[in-house]
Amino acid sequence: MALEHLFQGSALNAVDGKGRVSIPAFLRGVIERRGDARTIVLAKHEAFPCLSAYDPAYAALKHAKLERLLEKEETSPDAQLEYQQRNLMAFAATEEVPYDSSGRILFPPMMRRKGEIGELALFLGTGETFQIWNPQLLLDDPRIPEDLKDIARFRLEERGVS
Amino acid sequence: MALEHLFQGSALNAVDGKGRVSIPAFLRGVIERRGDARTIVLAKHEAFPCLSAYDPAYAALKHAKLERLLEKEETSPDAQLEYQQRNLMAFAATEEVPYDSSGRILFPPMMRRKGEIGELALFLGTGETFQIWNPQLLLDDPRIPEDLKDIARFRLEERGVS
DNA sequence: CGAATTCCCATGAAAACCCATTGTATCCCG
DNA sequence: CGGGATACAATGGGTTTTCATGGGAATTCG
Repeated sequence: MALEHLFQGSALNAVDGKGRVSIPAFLRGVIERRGDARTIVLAKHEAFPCLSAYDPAYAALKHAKLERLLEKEETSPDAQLEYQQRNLMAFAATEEVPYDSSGRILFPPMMRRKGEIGELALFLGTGETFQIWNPQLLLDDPRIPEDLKDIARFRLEERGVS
Repeated sequence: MALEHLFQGSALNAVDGKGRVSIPAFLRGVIERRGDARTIVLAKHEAFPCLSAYDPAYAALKHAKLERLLEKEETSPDAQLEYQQRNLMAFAATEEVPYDSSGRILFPPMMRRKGEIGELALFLGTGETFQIWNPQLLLDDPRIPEDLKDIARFRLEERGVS
């Protein structure tokens, strides 16, 4: 799993009244270099109160990895069950949304609720994937390093939000 | 992690009104020999009041190393969390900026603030990476060897700055 | 028909691009 | 060895393009 192009950087974008958000251009660049889709996949993050996002090419890679894992292990009932569970999470519990020519998606209501995203969406590159946060939830989470919170605060200031 | 080409040397360049700075040519040479990107990655230095900078190839290497570490360790909750935190710091808390045909970047405001860079940027090669300093902060730091400060003073004099 | 959704265009700010100038180090040829 | 010509680096300025975002028209669906 050595991906050539990695998601990096941060941005704070507005969610408008219609539920539209611009995917930052630097993230779109990575998506389009990894494959030719203009689409992102959204999922609830396993550990943090935010969303995890990636491109369809990465979803395929993840699936292949799961498959290999299953074939390698002897097919004990436990391994079978775990595979089924993870596969469900990886595919049923995600939503794929295309972005338009101006780089915006229409935020799916279910995901928006799961990520508790309000009028501001904080995008954070994390290498293979990226995350979408309600900035306030990030500031409130004790597990997030202070230096990263500084960045979130800076992005908020930039927009004139206290 | 034995990189063939290393960053070395020093230079003092101006940041203009638009926030542009020339990356010294001798550093660009190393970047382009390591990979074919014309891009640098900026991060806050962990210990000093300056910025740490490197090329995307080095960032990818660092990432691969993290990944391998995770797969080796048993996936205890603690290890998982630390992995998440380090990934966030390595990718969300950094910015990737391309330099143009004349070798200049547009200094991202957030990083400029984090590094407290004013109108002068002091570049210092440090092998695998290089650093960008506000020269005054380097002179004021008691942890910096006097010989290195002499170099900074020389670069300042060269420009006619007291 | 009404509500929501998709499409299309408008705009202001910021970023990328292009061209010009200057200084300095290098080279080459007399 | 000198001196002019050359190449490249750093920097300044103006112009074009892209980005994020808002609003409205057209279209679909119940």
